[in-house]
Amino acid sequence: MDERYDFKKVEERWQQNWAEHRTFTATEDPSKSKYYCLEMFPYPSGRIHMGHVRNYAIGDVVSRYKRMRGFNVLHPMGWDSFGLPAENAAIKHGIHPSKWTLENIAFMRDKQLKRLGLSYDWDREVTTCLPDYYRWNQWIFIKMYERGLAYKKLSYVNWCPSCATVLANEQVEDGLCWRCGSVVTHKELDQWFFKITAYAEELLSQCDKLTGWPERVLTMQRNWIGKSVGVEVDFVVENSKEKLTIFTTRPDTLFGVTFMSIAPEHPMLEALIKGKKQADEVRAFVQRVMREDKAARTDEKQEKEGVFTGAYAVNPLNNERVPIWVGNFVLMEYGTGAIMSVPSHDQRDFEFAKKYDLPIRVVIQNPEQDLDAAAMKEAYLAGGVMVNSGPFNGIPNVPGKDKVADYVEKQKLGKRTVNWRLRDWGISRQRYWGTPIPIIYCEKCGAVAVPEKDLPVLLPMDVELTGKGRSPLAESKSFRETTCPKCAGAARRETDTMDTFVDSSWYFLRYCSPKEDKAPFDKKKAAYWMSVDQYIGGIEHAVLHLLYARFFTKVVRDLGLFDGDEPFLNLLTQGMVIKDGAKMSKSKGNVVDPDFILTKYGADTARLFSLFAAPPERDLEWSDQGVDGAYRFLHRVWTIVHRHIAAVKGVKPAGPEARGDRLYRKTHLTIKKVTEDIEREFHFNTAISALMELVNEMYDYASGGVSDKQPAVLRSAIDALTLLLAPFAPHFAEELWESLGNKTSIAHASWPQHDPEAIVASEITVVVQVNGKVRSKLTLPAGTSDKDIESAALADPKVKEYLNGKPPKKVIVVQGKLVNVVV
RNA sequence: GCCGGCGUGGUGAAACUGGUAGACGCAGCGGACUCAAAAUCCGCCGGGGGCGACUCCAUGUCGGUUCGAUUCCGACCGCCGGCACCA
Repeated sequence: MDERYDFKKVEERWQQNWAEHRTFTATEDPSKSKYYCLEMFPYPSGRIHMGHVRNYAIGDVVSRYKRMRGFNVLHPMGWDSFGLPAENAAIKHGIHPSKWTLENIAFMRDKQLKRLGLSYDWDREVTTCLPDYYRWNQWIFIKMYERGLAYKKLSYVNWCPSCATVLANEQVEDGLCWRCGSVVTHKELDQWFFKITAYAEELLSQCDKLTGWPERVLTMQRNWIGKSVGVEVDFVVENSKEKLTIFTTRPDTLFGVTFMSIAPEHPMLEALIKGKKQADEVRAFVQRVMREDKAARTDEKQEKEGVFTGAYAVNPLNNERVPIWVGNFVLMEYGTGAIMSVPSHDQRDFEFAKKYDLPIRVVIQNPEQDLDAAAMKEAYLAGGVMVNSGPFNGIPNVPGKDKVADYVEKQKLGKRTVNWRLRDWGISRQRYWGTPIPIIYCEKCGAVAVPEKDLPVLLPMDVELTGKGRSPLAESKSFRETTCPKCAGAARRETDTMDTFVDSSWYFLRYCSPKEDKAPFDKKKAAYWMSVDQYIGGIEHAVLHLLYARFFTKVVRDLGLFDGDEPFLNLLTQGMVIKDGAKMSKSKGNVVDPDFILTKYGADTARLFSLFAAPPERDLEWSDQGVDGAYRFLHRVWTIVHRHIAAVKGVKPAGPEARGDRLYRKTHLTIKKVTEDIEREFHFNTAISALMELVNEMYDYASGGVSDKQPAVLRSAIDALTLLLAPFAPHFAEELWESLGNKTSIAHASWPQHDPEAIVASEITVVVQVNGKVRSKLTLPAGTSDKDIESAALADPKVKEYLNGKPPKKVIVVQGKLVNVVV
């Protein structure tokens, strides 16, 4: 009887076979088209979860499919292995972060990922916490430092008290730490930054070229970069030579300025209040505002508050004297930290003016109904004609913006400028488990980059991790104390480490030549493999990692190492794996452990289910019964193939002579459908359902007993089914492939092609509608002319009934498909 | 508030450029095999009405365009995500 499919034996056997034969080793070969398929590399937390399984299953189907299509496929895997959890484990369990991390990697690689049968070239494994990788972080840092793209500045930074480290703006979500959820405070620190703003314009404009990216990711990137075009205008402070510079996107409202507001941190504040009777009140206000944490400070619901400084400035357009206030809503980081306030045409200024009884003057007149400043309930934000604006009166405000800007520039009162929401990327972290920043501070020479020959600056292994006090590196005397590379005098090392997002900003380049020891990567090899043709990962990196990686790609391009602008041509953001309507998490207790599924059902079933249950970009609802269904399907395939294997072995697959056979036709329809579903949008769920239909057809076909021509048709169906299944259930397909008498791996077999003539049906079913509703169906020979279809439809008894002897009003014929009779 | 996405059976989902709504699977129901169960195989499976051939209603809601709308347009409702005191 039917032999049962023993997944455990089969999967182990093929995993071993692939390793022995180095089936997935990738080598540069200019004679072949390359395909670089990449999944976002994991943090070695200790165990993989279902999200990983899904991510890698998707990437593996793409890789295996492209390989069978004859592409030279690069499909690597590695470890984003610096980061805080390793340090926390060290504090909690007394195990060194290095040991903890490397043990996790070994376990996840050998006991988990390898069991999934993923077609990785493991020779290219990249581990970011090892010196042969992170030395190149340091090397790139130095190149950036030399070019002014890495710099140090004293600034207010986001501080997570729980992680005891600085966070980049991208790592603060709703005022909370992205990792631990603590309320982020701000702190003034001397920190290293990467000048990502130097690439703001390019990062924004090239979003348009990323046609292979989901629209929502591009929108998020555009929002994050946040370009705004406007004018800087200098207001001279009364009784002073100082100028207060403001930024505005509404130069058309310059004549409506009735006061100014500056940020509590503004550097001119002290000078403004000096000797004024308001000084103490202002200082108290500033102190109170600055004590508030980031979340409270930037909450829009926070009431707008302010205090008059006692100082005045002069509006250079109309020479009017306007009071200068300090406002809690004015941000020092954006623009110039000072704004002109036009309550008539800005809602915030309007509320502020109402609260403190400051004057309101209309300068843009509503064409619908004249505005009365005293009666206004809210600011007027729409367009209109400029009024109360001296020489600009009567000009529509939109062209007025340019006219005022021209005037400002001509009179040298200010200049056009662009402001970005994007800030430079703060990369200093006061933590141990990261790349040491390769800088030495010397009393005489200042900050000196570590010379290239001295790289890597090794992370010392003998530090104590307590989780308290200063950064562990700052406590390590042997690390801290060194000599100046310039003057050989006593010096100290920078003890901050780099944000771990630096590591993941260029790892895709490292995969091209992972053992290169003269440069971060081999230029020629990168030129062959890059860009990544398909990148796959979670949406949570839409801004963070993807923006940083784009930035780094442009930096290494400008360093002359790489000839491309963008790292990832196509991006697939897969949905989350959820269960009972919620993301799997320990706290919710709805986690399904991949190990359990692998043991109970095997890798092919786990892969098949996660690919079948939903298209990749959508969330996937985990269902235990659904997994059973995938398992059953594989057994069904096993059974039908083995029922006929004796009869078809050695039989030549059917060719064109079998056209017209119903299984032969279904086979070729399936080849077409599966191929198109993979090519178009990676809709693996419908590809798998097409395979299920083919199998159902095979059961039906074979149930009547095997006739003369059937073995060849069955053979071609079985061959196609096995090949089409190979990317989804690779171990299973290899085993069948071998049983069918093949001697080489199915991984490099050719993807089947459909015979267009085989899918042409001899008969067509034409739907007959009356007034758009289906009333009948006609079976007609293929190739029946529209005219004949029409007369057949009109002769249909159902149609006659509706026509009731009268001629039809109109008849629409859709070729070979449908007739609609309008009565 | 601005931007993006999504609303389809009991359920996960299909339906490619407007042309048979619900493919395929899960759950459920019925049958075959079995002493019995499991496994497997076969069949049914949106809702209402009718013995029946049939018929009416159904893709968040209300309109529009069209011979024909899940698909296009407009308004609204709901959910998810991003940005948000950015001057």
